[in-house]
Amino acid sequence: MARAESAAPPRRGRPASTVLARPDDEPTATALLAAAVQVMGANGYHGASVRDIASAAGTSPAILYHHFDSKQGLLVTMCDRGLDVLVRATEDALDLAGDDPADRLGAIVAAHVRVHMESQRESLIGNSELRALEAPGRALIVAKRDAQQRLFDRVVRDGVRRGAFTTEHPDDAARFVTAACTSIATWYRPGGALEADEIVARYRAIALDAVGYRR
Amino acid sequence: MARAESAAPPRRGRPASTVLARPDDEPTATALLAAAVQVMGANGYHGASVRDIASAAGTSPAILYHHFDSKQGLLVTMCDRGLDVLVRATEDALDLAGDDPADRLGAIVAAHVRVHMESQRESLIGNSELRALEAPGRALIVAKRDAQQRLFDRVVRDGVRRGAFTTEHPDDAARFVTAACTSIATWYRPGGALEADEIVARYRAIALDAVGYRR
DNA sequence: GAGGGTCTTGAACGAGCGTTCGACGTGGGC
DNA sequence: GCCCACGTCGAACGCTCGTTCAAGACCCTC
Repeated sequence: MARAESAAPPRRGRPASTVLARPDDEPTATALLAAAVQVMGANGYHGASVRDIASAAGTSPAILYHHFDSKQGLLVTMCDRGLDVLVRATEDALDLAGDDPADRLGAIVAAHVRVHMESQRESLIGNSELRALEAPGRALIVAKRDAQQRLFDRVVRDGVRRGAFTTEHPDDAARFVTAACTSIATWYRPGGALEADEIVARYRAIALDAVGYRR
Repeated sequence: MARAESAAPPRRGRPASTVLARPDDEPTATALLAAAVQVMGANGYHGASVRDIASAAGTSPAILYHHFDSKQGLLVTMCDRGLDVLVRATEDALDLAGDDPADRLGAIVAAHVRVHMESQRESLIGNSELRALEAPGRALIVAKRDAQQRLFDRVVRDGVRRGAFTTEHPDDAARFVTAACTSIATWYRPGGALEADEIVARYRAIALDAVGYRR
């Protein structure tokens, strides 16, 4: 077998970046994760073949089974790590926010929106491929997603209790907001008409309106 | 081949209902559409095999190609008709609504929410299987979806222009609202804690808050 | 009763699927 | 210098995929 370049390993220099990678991952596992994000994000779990993913990672299909249990195991790893990133970002934003309810909601909305813009494909997979998850892994992922929703529920309820938000349905309003912010991943394109910061600012303002915050 | 019952044709009595069916469709085409809604709604386009769909419809796989061009053609038909139902319901609601901006937005939100609750699987497919659509049909579907979004844009802009809504970003708020209402299809279960009417009422109220309507 | 169009069928096609396996190259420990 | 463990590979496994096809069942028309 002859390749175009002689010395360099073929996978070097490939674009293999994803927020899902962790420092102690082996390079090939990282490349597979990044490739799976690309291919599954574009075609969905069932629409992405192991050969597609391996090819995008610059390796052979067989290597996937050295680093993961199966294609399903790869999906679970992706969803699990993706939700960790999201929950972590939201919790960090809440820790840094002050005591004002509007500031707190604004902070977690901004964090949620930013993750869904910056890790667009990872977010898409985490939201639309839940149905492709099989029994053991599924419960884990659903639990983490519920935890993220409960963060929002708590902040909105707290704001209502303290009189800052006037919505009559705190939990529904919280779900309303998270769903709207999550959907950004379906349409956002870097370099579009609006700067990312501007989108964050607008969604923060609309979210505050949605919970009945009076400016 | 022997079947359990002797006289009745096997497909009679099967649950084959979908809002996508039209009066002049042949019964088998209707059954295939209903089955495709069930199977694709549960597993996605790539996760639903032609054999699965045919089996759910009580027919053979080959029959699909007598009533549709291909599996892809079936998907296009489903998405096309599903969006027709949605746009039609929204336009009808607007026609029946009065002149008051809050009434108008409330009416289209209620219609949008109701369609996504009552035709849950059809809506899920229309929203999450856009990426499985291939070139010729895709543009048609995207155009219809954009038309639905523009209905909301217009109502919100109109309300802002007339001073009823105070949001500073009408188009973003409109997209915020449609995304939140669309997502109902992902979690709503008939017979859940909330009555459908109650969900509609709450989402209408939150949507009005989101565009800055002052009660 | 014969003829023809429509609807339906089981069987088969080649292609691609997820997964497994045995062999190969390589680099650090003895 | 030997060796083993590890990451990697091409090739192949059995299976399912979307699709086609020739033939049968049905029903309306003459």
